[in-house]
Amino acid sequence: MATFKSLPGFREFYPEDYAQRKHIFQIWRQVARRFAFKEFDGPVLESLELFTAKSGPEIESQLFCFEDKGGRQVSLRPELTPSLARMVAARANGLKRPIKWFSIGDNFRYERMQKGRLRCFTQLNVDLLGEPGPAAEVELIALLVQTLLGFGLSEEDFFVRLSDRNLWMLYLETLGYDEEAIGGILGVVDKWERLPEEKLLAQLQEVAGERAAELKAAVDGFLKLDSVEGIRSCFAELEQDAASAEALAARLADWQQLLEGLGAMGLADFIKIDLSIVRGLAYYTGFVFEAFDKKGEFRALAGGGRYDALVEKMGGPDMPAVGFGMGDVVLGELLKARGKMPEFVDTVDFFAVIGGDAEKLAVLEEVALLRQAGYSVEYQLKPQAFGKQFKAATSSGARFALIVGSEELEKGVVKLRNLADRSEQEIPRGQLLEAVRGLI
RNA sequence: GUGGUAGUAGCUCAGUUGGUUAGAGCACCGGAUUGUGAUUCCGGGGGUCGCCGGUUCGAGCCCGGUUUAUCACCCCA
Repeated sequence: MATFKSLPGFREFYPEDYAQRKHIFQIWRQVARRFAFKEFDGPVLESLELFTAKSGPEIESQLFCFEDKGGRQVSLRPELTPSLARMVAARANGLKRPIKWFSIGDNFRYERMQKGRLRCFTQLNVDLLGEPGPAAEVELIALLVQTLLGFGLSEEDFFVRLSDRNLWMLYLETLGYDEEAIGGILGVVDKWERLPEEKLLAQLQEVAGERAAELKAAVDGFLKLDSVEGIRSCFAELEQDAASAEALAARLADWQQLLEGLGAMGLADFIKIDLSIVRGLAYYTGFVFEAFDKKGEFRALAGGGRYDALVEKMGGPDMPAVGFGMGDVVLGELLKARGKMPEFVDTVDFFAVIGGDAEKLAVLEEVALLRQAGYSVEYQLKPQAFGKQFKAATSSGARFALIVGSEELEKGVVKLRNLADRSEQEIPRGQLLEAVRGLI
């Protein structure tokens, strides 16, 4: 039957689906604007190097990339951040700081589909650039939480896991690992709960050699920490030189400031310190965070963190930055599962009920006037019995029916019926617009 | 890229040990109905039973392959 199908992982939006899509976008925009972020967008198609430069050549297998007719290697964007970094870098000197931008756009990843993951999805991206301190994280995490609250979700439904790559660096440095080893260890930490113990040990052995077992115990202990005090006392048991003790004190002050800020906004209960979040291969440099549904049925709702080095890496000036992304797919699934996706009914203001061919022209005249004045008006395109037309009027959700049959035509009036309370009044033709103005 | 599960109408599904022309509900369209919305009644359109092959007198049903969807692994920016 259907010879042509949509491509795997690409959705079609029938009107009822599109209404839900619009709802999501609307809340996203609303909340972003409440936090005074400005909307922008980048190109959907970029040069392939933009993405391989940021994430390495391996990601090419996950990209929708091809050679264009001019022989350029190009790719549909898998994420917005590189474009953003370039745009900011290009005008860095002229932009007011902090730079607070958000974007809603389609992204493309050539991956095998599964629950919550498609090949084309829409993501809200929110980024705050130019602020090195945790005040930036406070704004972004607050915005993330308020967005989910804006959909009617509550503390029962979701929470935010908060972690810190800096803290990991400090910890592992104090244990005596160098930068390269730390990268490897964080890669393993990312899989900590998914891999069986033997495999964890085997992978740790690759970076830590014979210290693997000791390292594993240390990481296990570190992962259990869930308070600033706990972190402080964990470090207190280690031997630290003066420089790293100072760095730790500064970092704990950042934590304090971040948590106090969120607390002051009444959001403390949404935040859970969870150092298992390190966010894989990412370019993140400091605090990282992810939002999850509380029942653990879905993959992450949103994720983000600080990426202080990226803008410079993309050819810009030194530019601290924090950002997060929230996809429409998992969010939509969660909203439906929790009964927070409203049923949308497109309604019209008026439905014209037309007696016959003679009346039709008179009706079209009134319909045109109403539409020009901004009202939405529908009518049956083909002649039909009155009963049918009233049924159609009801199911259209119209508030009023405009009735013109032979009687009305003869008297030069339009009968206006309130479909809710079934009251009717006759309006002289030509006065309809004035009569209607007070009603809707 | 690897594996599990599934595929019958627009949707949800039934379909007996393999047996004549594949059904129901919902939805849609038309009529009863050119002067009033509910309910109802009557009728209609719709299907390559995912596709290809095999077994059989005979396949929606059994077997093989393939494809699509879905879930999980890998990955997750």
